[in-house]
Amino acid sequence: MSKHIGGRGKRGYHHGDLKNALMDAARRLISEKGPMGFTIAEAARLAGVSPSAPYRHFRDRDQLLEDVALAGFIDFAAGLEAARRDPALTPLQALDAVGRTYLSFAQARPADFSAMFEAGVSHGSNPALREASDRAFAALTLAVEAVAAQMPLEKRPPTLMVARHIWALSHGVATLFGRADAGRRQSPVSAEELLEAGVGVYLRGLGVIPDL
Amino acid sequence: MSKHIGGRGKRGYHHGDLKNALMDAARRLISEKGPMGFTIAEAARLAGVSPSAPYRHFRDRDQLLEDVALAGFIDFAAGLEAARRDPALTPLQALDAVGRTYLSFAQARPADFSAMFEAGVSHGSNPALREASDRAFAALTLAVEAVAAQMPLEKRPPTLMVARHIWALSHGVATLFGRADAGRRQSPVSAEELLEAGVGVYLRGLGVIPDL
DNA sequence: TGTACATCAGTGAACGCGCGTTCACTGATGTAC
DNA sequence: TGTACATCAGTGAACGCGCGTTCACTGATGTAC
Repeated sequence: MSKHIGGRGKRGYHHGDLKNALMDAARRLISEKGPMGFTIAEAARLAGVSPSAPYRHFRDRDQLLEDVALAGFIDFAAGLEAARRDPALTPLQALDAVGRTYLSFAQARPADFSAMFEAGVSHGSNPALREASDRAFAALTLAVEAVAAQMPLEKRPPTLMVARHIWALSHGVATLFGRADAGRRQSPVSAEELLEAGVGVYLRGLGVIPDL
Repeated sequence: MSKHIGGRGKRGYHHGDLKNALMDAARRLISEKGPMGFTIAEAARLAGVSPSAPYRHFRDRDQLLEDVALAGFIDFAAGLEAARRDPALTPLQALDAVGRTYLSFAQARPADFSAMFEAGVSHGSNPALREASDRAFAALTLAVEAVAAQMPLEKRPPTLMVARHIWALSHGVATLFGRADAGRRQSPVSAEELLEAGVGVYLRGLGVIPDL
């Protein structure tokens, strides 16, 4: 594990990409000590920079955290959207892919996930944050819509409700079973299998998948 | 809002119930500022006591947090268990009651919930914590088992998997839609209705509830 | 009922520490001519 | 290509602050006789 983050070997007076280096440092600290366990001073130290340098790029500590959450939501939304619109997949497969993307994001980027959902960042006051978060939910909703569109009109379930259910299930699986780092409750089946099975049962309940 | 917590008007040199007063103060601070946002010093101030007094009752700051999580899990488990075993309810109704208890706990005691699930308290290292958490999950599993027991043997689903699904769904609904305090995404239907509908669809998918 | 004493649960002063943030500064980089 | 200058992105010293924790202490309470 290298001491500094974002250093491309030598560097002079100017860092070159300090903003990203600080966000990476924050991610590292957050995933090690929790959302509230990072400090600007320590992030600066990790980036190999003086404690006042971060203030060129972030108003204050809270803004750094908010920016991590925002960057997280943007990538999250992009990932879900890409999974949803993959032309090689049937609507049902796409919905599963969206679920797997949800889980792999939580696993691969625990700090972002934590900043997004657990740090108490009020995404009400930050329009960019809300917009990115809305895009993520919209991707999931569209995936649900595509599945519902295959059903006869009179049997179609309310899309928004179904999207909320699948989102909640994905989120629950991700937070309870999907993160290796903490002393999480582990399960013999992987989070991915668990979620896929759950969504399968749920969709059968809607009549999307025929009964056995 | 009173300044002091746990004061029954006058008090002399001895507080009388400082341990609980400190835990209540911690709860208040946690629900206001997040799991990492409380300090022992401020909790002591809230309880109207000197900053060194807490050390008569807690080894350190982390132990106070852990004790809040533990007390939370104990009450949580007791609540779920009570809902499950209510003799007035059918197995299906009992399962719904368990879900509602899950949500109402998250809503009524956000600080405990946060300490239990979001504070990074490793319930692996604390046997009491793990045991209480296991009891909570066991209550949910038993509720599922009672429902499954009504089905013909060959159609019964794997209980543990079903319990995990319902737990994840409940947890997801609770964290995403169930807490009013933060700038949460709100929904036209209540969290309770959302969860009940979700569990209903899911159980129909299992064949527990007949199709429409 | 009274007295002596042990124990319990507080006090308050003190400490060292790391944090967030500010400020005047300076080295590096980019641009106009 | 060279020079002057503006701007950018760092430095480093300094500040005030509140925290966690310790320590010797003391007031209140409980118990034995």
